[in-house]
Amino acid sequence: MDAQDRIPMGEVSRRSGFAASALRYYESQGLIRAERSPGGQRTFRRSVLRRLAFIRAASNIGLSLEEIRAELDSLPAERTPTKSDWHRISRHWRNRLDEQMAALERLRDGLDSCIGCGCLSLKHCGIANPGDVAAGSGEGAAYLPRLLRRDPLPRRRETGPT
Amino acid sequence: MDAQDRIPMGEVSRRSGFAASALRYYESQGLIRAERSPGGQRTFRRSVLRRLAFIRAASNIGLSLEEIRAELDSLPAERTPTKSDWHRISRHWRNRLDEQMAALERLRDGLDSCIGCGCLSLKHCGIANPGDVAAGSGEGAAYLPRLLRRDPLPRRRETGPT
DNA sequence: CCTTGAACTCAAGTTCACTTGAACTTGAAG
DNA sequence: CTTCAAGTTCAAGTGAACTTGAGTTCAAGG
Repeated sequence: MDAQDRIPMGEVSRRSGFAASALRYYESQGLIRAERSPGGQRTFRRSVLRRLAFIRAASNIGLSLEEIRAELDSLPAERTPTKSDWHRISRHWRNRLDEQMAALERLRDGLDSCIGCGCLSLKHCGIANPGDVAAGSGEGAAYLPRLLRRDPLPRRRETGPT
Repeated sequence: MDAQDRIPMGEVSRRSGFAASALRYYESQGLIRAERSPGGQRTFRRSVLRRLAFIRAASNIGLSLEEIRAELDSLPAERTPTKSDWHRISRHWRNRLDEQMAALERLRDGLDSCIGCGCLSLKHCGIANPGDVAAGSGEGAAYLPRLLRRDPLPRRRETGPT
């Protein structure tokens, strides 16, 4: 109602943990919305904080921004999400995690079965050459989910929190 | 010994499943070596195929090329790796996988504990805000291993296999 | 009014692991 | 000798998710 509860950039950045540049980027990508002050500066509604928490969580689960955007769009309008919204989504996320864990398990089992042999033969080793997908094509299959990554989450700076 | 068992680019590409451009790239990064024919074309030793299998496997485990390079350098010279080399390395890889699985498990447990509450509060939700690292700093911690990724492994083309 | 700090825009840069394109050469077959 | 696939180099492009920099303006305090 009252224009009073609009939150300015800096505060949203501080409270959400996202750098201001990230917030601007999310806005440009349609993940969040902002109104403008007469002078052209962004003002956010309180609900953006919940939205940002959602984004953070989803991205921790491993969803791309594009997927996150789609999922946010599936939450009707600017309404506070209900329990059933949340159930639907968390089921989805849980599947994601389960798939990833299963892929890692397959990989680990393949590795274990390789440890004895010292092999790593192009044609036989299940880990150099996991046949899951496209295994029919004669030579090296070379496909695997690839849901791995190592870096400790990118550098966060600018107006962001200390 | 004899110059006979040098393998040309196209064959290595076909047999390893790596695109020629990838092989050139790996050479430029010091992951593999190649001699040159009088005319300047690359010729590889048979051992490069084993090396490439290693690279494929390691990258499936989730190591960066930089880490792979380091690990390859730890295999003495151009000698065929012994069983104990392989044991050392596979232990390392297994740890990697175990860490990743553990991180996913923590994430999933956090998600499960969240499902009931429909929360996703910035300050309390363990999944929007997993406190593992840097949890001391008042507001949003915002750190998590981030060993996830979704894309089905990049496009492979050029002289690569069909 | 002046200063300072926070915000603004827009373009360009970053990282990783390659790929693509342009322009040219090699090598084997016919 | 001609032809053509396969090879060469080097620079630039790709995509994701932001960050950085330059140059400018806003908002609040003194």
